[in-house]
This record gives sequence, C-alpha cells and structure tokens, in this order.
Amino acid sequence: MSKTKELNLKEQIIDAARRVLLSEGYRNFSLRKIAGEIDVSATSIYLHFENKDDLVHTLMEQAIERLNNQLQQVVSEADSPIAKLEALAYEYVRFALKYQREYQIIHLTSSDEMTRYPKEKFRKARKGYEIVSNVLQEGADGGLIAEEKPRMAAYTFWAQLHGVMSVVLSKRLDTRINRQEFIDEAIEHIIDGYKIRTALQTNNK
Amino acid sequence: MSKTKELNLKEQIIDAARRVLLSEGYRNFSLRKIAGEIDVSATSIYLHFENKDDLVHTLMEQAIERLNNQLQQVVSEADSPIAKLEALAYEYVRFALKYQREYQIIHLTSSDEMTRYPKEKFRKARKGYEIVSNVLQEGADGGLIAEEKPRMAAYTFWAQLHGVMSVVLSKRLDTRINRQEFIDEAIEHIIDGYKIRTALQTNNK
Amino acid sequence: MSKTKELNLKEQIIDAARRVLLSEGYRNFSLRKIAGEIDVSATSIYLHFENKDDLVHTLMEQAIERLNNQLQQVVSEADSPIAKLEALAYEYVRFALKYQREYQIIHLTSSDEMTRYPKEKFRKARKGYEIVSNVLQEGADGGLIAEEKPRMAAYTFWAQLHGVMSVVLSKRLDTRINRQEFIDEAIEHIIDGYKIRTALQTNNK
Amino acid sequence: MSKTKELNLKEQIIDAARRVLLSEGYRNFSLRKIAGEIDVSATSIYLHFENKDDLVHTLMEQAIERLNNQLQQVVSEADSPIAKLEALAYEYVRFALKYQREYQIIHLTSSDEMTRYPKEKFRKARKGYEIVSNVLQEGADGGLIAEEKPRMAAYTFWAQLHGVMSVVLSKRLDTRINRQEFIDEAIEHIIDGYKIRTALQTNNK
DNA sequence: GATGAATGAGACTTCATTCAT
DNA sequence: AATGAATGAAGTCTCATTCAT
Repeated sequence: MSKTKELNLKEQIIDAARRVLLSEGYRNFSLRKIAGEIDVSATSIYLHFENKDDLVHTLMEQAIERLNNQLQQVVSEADSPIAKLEALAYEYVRFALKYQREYQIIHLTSSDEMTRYPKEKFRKARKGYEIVSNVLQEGADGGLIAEEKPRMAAYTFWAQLHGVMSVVLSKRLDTRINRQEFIDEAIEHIIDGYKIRTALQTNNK
Repeated sequence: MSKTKELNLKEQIIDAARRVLLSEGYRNFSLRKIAGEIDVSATSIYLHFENKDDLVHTLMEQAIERLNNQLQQVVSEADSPIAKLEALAYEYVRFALKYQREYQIIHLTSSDEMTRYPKEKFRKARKGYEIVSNVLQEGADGGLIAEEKPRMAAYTFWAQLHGVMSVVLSKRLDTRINRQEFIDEAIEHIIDGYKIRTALQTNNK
Repeated sequence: MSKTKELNLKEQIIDAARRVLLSEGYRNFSLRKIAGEIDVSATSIYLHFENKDDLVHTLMEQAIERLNNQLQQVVSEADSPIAKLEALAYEYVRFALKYQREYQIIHLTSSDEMTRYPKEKFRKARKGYEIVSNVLQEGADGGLIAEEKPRMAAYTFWAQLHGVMSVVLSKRLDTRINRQEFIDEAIEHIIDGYKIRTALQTNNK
Repeated sequence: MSKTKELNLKEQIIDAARRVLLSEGYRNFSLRKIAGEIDVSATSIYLHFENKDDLVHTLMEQAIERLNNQLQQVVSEADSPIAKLEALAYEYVRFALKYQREYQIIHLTSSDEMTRYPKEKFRKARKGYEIVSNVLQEGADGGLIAEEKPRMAAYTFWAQLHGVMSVVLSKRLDTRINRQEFIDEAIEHIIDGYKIRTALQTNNK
C-alpha cells in the first residue's frame, strides 16, 4: 500500500510535469507549477528527483523509450529493409509531430540548457541508432543498401531526419512550402541516399 | 569621439553578451552578468534592448548575418554547382564548429525558449535558404542537379545539414565514430541526393 | 518672444504637473509623466526646477496663494468678525474639497515626504494665519471674541479646521455620518470656542 | 525554540521596519533597507507581507492598536467624563509626540500615498472613535456634555485633535508660539466646545 | 516522506538625478 | 536651452534550491 503511494507521487509528478510542459512550454516549466498541479509542496519533488534537470531527464528518457518502442514495432511489421527504413522515418516524423514538446525536450540535451545529462542515460537513447543500424546492416547483407559502415550511416540517417523535423517544428519553413510535401520529399531524399544506386533505380520513382 | 562613445555601449553590451554566452552558456546567460562584464548597470541594458530576448535576438541576427556572408563568399568562389554545394556544406560545418554557442543560439528560435522572435527578422534568416536555392537552380539549369523545386530542396539540404551538426554538437555521436569522418560521410550523402543519378555516377565514389 | 517662450515652458510644466497630480495622485506623480504630458524631455524640467521637490513646492506655493486670496476676499466681504470667521472656515472647506489633491499636497510638507521645504516659503504659507489672526484681533477689540493671544488662536483655529478636512478627505468618516452635517457641526464647534463665554460657563471646567 | 524562530522573522521585519522608519523617515523607507537591517534577503519580506504597502499597513495597525490601548487605559483611570476627555486628549498628544513617525504613518492612509488600505483594517482604526464616543455619551447622560450625536462629536473631537498635532508635528507652528502652550490652549478650546453651554451663549450665533 | 521557511539570483520596471553635448 | 545616455535605487515577481523540522 505504501509502495503504491510512493510510486504514485513520483508518477504523479511526472504526469504533472508532462502536462505543464505541454501547456506552458519549457520556458515556463517550473517545479512550483508542477507541484501546484498535484497539490504538493515544491519541495516534495526533491524527494523523488535530484533536481529540476533530473526530472526533465526522466521525461526525456520516457519519451525516448516510447519512441524507441514505436520504432521497434514498425520495423518488425515491415518486410523489406527499404520498407523498414521508410517506416522508421515516418514513425519518427509522426512522433515528433504528435509529441512536439517532448520531442523538443529530447533535443534539449544538446544545448547547454541541459548539460548534465547523465552518461548512463545516453545508452538508452542510443537504442534508436541501433534499430536503424540493424536495418541498414540487414539491407547491406541483402544487397539492397550500400553501406559498409552501418553504425555511422545510422547516425547520418538519424541526423538528417532530426534536421528535417527540427526545421518543421521550428516553423522556419517557408510558408509557400507545404509541410507534408516537404517531409515526404526529404524522407525520399534521405532514403534514396542509402539505396544501391543503379541506372535502373534513378527513374523508378 | 562622441559618436564613437554613443554607439559604444550597445556594441559593448553585445560583445559582452557574446562573451558571457561563450564562457557560460545560454543556461547561465544573465543580464546582470553581462552588465557586470562591462561595469555597467543592468538597467542600462534596457536602454538599448527591450529585454533579454531582444538582446539574444540581436546576437542571433548577427550570427546569421555572418554565416550568410560566409556562405555567399564561398559560393562565389566555387565554380560548378556541385562544388558550390560542397563549399556551402563545409562552410556551414566550419561555422557551426567554430561558433558553437552562436550556432546553437541561432537554433534556439525553434524551441519555445525563444518564442517571441519577431517575424521581420525571419526574412534575414531566410537568406541562407536563398543562397542554397540559387545554387540548386543553377545546377538544375545546367542539368547537373535534379530539382524541380529548388526552394524546397534548399530547405531539405539545410535541414539535413543542421541535423548533422546538431548531432555533432550535442555530443551524442557514438564515441566509436570519428567526427570528421561522420561529417564527410553525411555531406556526401546529402549532396549525392541532389545529383543527377546515372549508372556512371553510382560507382564513382 | 524668447522670454515668453521661457516662461511658457515653466508654466507648461507646472500645468502639466498639476494635471498629472490630479489624475494620478501624488503616488504616481513622476517627472517623466509630466515631461511626457508636454512632450519635453524629463531633463528639461531641471532647467526650471532644482528637483522634484522644488516643483512640488511650487505647486504648493501656488495652491497656498490661491487659498489665501480666496480667504482674503471672503473676509473682506463679510461684516462681523463672527461672520468673517464663518466665511473663512467655509471657504477653507470649499477649497479643500474642490482642490483635494492640491490641498493634500500643501499638507505633505509635514510628513517627511517633503522635508526640504525651504524656509522662505513658509512665510507665504503663514499669511493664512495672519488673516485669521487679524479677524480674531478685530473680534477681540470689538468684545465679541475672547482672545488675548490672537496669533495662537489663529493657529488653533486653523489646526482644527485642517483636522476636520483631513478626516473628511481621508474618507475615514463613518459612513453613517453625513459629510456636510459633520462639517457644519465641526465648524460650529470650532467657532463657538472663540466666542465670549459667560461667567457661568468659564468656571465649570 | 522552533516556534519562536518561526514567528521571529515576521516580527523582526516589523521591528526593522519600524527602526528604518524612525531613523530614515517614510521617504527613505525601503524594503531593501529593512532587509539589510536584519541581514535577510529582500525576497524574504515577501514571504510575510504581500508588498510594501502591506508591511506599512501592519505598522499602522499596530500603532493604532497601541494608541487605542493607551486611550482605553487612561479613560478607565479617569473619573468624570470631562476628566476622561482631557485624559484622552493628553494621551493622544503624548502618543503623537512620542511616536511621531508612527503617528504620521497612521495618517498616511489619507493621502493617496497609501490608497490600498484594506477595508477590514478600518474597523480597528475606528475603535478610537468609539472610545471617545462612549465618553461623550456618558457625559451626555450625566448632563455634563451637550451632545445629541455622540458619534459625530467623537469624530469632530478626534479631527480637531489631529489637526492640532498635525500642525505641531509639521513644524509649521510659528516660532514665537510655545508648543506646549499651544497644545494646552487648543485642547482647552476643543473640550470647552463639548461642555454644556448656557442659554446666553448658545443663541449669540 | 513531506513541508514551510528562507535564500539568492534574476528579470523587469519605474524613477530621480547627473552629465556631457 | 534642451536633450539623450547613463546610473543606481527600488519594488515586484518568479524561480531552484537548501534546511530544519
């Protein structure tokens, strides 16, 4: 019973944090507000999290985990490596659009906003790369994908996707450009980069 | 002498701001610190900038401008459209690595950290896209680049580059991967995506 | 012509000051606001007034002068000393009610809000006492008013009136008490205190 | 010990506030100074008081309460209604002279300096009037004092006293007039006004 | 576990005043 | 004569964090 309750507060805090993040943005994401949301003293958050960053890290971690799970699933449901890459890309996009704030938070790690992200957590974050990496390897083995260095390729794949979504979410996209078209075009470009290129392929779009 | 001094404080503030940003990161970027740096009252900053965001915007603007100038120059120095794209990509990378904090600040716009970025300033920011866009158009005209939509392609180009540098700067790159190799590989990928693909080309790597 | 303009600015400032005082109260009475009112730099006020207090003093002085003139006039229009006292009291009340902010400002001198009121200006302020004092003397000479010390009596008269208006203007009057009735009653009391008292009364203390 | 300390800061702030008020006057009464006095962060004051006004209100309230207590006591110690009125008047004077700053603060309510004085607190302030009012009623019942409207009379009594002290404390009293004599004279005048007047006098208006 | 009190940093605003031009 | 720039004080608010209970 007490265990339940203990877990509860931590979960409640995380939930409230997500809620605040969603409604107010990171800029206005404060421990006080979170505490207020669940009628708990701000100090109580420190019973479950070392500090604000730690709480944000947890949010990040969970978001990453959710994303990874989604990716894992769509990969398992697609047949060919190329289809898998496409599925990965589109799932990534879907996630970024649906959970914008959380997506953005994931990428806060980078900026000095969130320096202290603990090393151990990076491993979990890296799982996404592995998924991509495996698909690329699978494609390379099957002669469909031209990659001698699947790990590095996973990173470039990932990086390119992130760049695309970053532009989309930052609303820096020219208003004359249709968002979905942009995404489609970009993904096509990115994936094309990994296909074995032959004369036959260049025209098969 | 008088004119000089008048103009000075604003410039001094910007300089100090850049310095603080560089040494302390955005997380610890405070008006007080900036004011302290140049032995000026914090209030004085408000005589030249509406608020903290306004100052940051100015920093962004200047960084963008500098970047754009650099891009413009390298473009003008390269011959072929492909060479120009490459030059653009490498100059972008160079800038991002050299002025990391400023590069990061430019991309703060996106996150809600910096919502209030004024519309008018976006235009200047968009100049980079135009530069790329023009090169792509030029290449398309010359039959070297396969783009019917140079504007959109400019955005995908840009986005992908940003993604790459974002991964690099966030230090999320797997330690087993060499940074420069990663960058080279990624740029090659990205640019390849815009080349006219023929059987001859696929093997010329 | 230049003289005219010079005088103008000073007058304009005073006018604007009065306006601001009226509309915003002393609490929000700021040099900036005054300057803004007449589209002049705040610094310009210092060309005509030593500082904020000096400007306020000027306002006070003018208000006092206006009050004194009014008092002088009503005194000259009344016949008997008693009638004169009454006229003085009612004119004083009328002024306090009509120019509340200015009336209040006159009495700011006292509180440490306005310590530095210059000695020379006190003399002008004292003219009001003289007027009362003269009336009392006149009444004493005529056997109507019991005062051996008209100067002191003038001060008590004045003080009592001020107290009454102070209560009225501070809105501290019980809501069940009618304002005008209170004023009438108080004035009656005050003036009664100066009338010749018979032997019967004077000894019952 | 714990309770003591908890209650302490608020009290300490009030004490420091009173000290600052005393030594520097309302003009220089700043939260920062108060905080400095007791080596406490200025922010801490906001944990106990809504804002500066709230703190001042508290000072006022306590001063009023202290005054009322004094008045209550001297009234209970005097015999006849007339003696009580005199005791009240002299105690009032004593208080005003001894606690000048606090006395002045009490009367800050009026000026727009201190607009936001909360309604509930007025009730406490009104207790002084009740004390006077009761004495007047008692005197009226005993045929010594001529008052059909003791409540209003209490206000006029009060107002007159305040006026007198206001003149005294503002140092506007003519230097040729002895302060104590002035006070004595004024009080005599004021109290005389409430004594039963004979037919001869009452009709000579 | 949980909390209230306190802290110190910081943003932002308004202000009176000074100074150099 | 007039002004813009700068200053320092101050009020107000919000915040992350610490501490003692």
